Amino acid sequence: MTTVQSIDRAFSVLRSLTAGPAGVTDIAGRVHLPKSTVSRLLSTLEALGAVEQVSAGGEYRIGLAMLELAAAARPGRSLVSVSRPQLAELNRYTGEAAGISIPDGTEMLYLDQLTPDSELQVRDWTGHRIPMHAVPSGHVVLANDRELLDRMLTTTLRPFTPHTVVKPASFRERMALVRTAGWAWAFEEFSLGMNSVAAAVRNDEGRVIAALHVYGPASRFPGTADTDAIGEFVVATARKIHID
Amino acid sequence: MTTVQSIDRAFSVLRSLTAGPAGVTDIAGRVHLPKSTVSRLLSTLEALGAVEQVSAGGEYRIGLAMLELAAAARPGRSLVSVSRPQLAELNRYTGEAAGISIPDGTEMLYLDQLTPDSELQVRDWTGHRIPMHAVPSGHVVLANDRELLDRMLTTTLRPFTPHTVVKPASFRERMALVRTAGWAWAFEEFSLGMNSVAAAVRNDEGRVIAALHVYGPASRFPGTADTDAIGEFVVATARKIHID
DNA sequence: GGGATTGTTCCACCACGCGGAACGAGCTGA
DNA sequence: TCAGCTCGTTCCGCGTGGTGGAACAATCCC
Repeated sequence: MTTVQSIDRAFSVLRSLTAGPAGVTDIAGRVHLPKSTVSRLLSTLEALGAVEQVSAGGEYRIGLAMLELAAAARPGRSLVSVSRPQLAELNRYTGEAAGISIPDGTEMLYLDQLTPDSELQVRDWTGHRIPMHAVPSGHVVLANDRELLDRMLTTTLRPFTPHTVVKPASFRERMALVRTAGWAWAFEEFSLGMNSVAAAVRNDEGRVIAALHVYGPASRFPGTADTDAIGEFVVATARKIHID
Repeated sequence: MTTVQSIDRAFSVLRSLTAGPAGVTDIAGRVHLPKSTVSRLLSTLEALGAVEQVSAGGEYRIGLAMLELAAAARPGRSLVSVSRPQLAELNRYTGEAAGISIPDGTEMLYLDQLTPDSELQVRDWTGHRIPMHAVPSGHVVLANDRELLDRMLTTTLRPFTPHTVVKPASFRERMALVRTAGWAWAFEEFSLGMNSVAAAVRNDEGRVIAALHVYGPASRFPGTADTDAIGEFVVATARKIHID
């Protein structure tokens, strides 16, 4: 399995641009390549529409051609469109942001998010990956995939906050609880000041293919509300999504 | 401005996959390259997550890494998330599908679509490009960009249906009407059996950066409804979107 | 079971990408 | 205003890395 160097490098450049627009020299530094090489790669990517210059001779950013390509990704786009009514339902019921994510390796890839109008906004994680052990969306996947859980626990789990569960024994107990409940709550385990709850989305064969989640500032979510009831509601909502 | 051959080819392969999953030989035929070359390109793209094999030794499709990259595209993602409430508003008012698109060259790139639950669904154009002259979204852009309109009219406009307006003189008259009204209706001009209305989304400086549109089957949309009133509503809704 | 698919690997050739250096445009501060 | 930065792009000779025909192995289907 041999790979093509220049394509590899081109994607390094593209990935470096997800952090925000940047100039040639800046990018060259980030990806550890000579700036002449980066300039050539960027020219090529620009001709393809994969990147665009914000102003002539200026910074580069991700281009619109990527949207066209991404629209063809599965189960990405199809899940996003069919799950939107359910995200809205979660918005109405909880008053907080709701999102959908899919497992990819040992991470969750966040596909879409619906945020109700509110003064105190939470950030949009769309397009980002987060390790499964740190978020409830990941928990509902791991709880239903023994093999993946075992593989994950052979590595050292990185703590994101003091509340992240990283001890293998505790983590297994946690997953057992999630398996019976169907939903997973996490209180400031990934990010301080943020609480979240998730449930699994299954396909017709019963396999977990995605996760629905709701999250909000710890200051008001879940507040005095019944966490079990919210959990059950997310489970019921996730069950309404049918795909493939 | 010299470009890198292999990157060029890699994107040809990726674009060919937007039509749907395909095997190595199939792709090689579409992009006119030896299958050994295509196989190598695909291996590289797979290692990067840009494509994935649906089953070992089987067909390839666009991978999830593209979603990550696309999420960083601007104004793509930001427009999608801020415009969603307005798409929902158009859904409620008209009962039909609503979408948002942005100008790119002489085409409109469709970014997002919200479709109300209904038996008779219209297709989702998200991720596709359509020439400006054929769709009302494009008309509201052209009506506000004299230079682009002139450039567009130096080329021969392709008719998509018998109703597509392609004669330069008629097209200019049309644009003048759109400019004064603020909205554009098109009756089966792009696709037979489909009617559509659009209005421009402007940034703080007054430049047109996107278009909102509503469309539905000609059999029921707009039906006996007041087309002027619908047009005004789309204009008013588009005005609620603020960006950059 | 055999003929025709498929995708992957091999390998010798040489085109093509590489990257250091030179160039020119654009800022900044003296 | 001009020197002295730093920016992005272009040049060009070197040599590596990509190429693609052919051989291979696995799978499919009359």
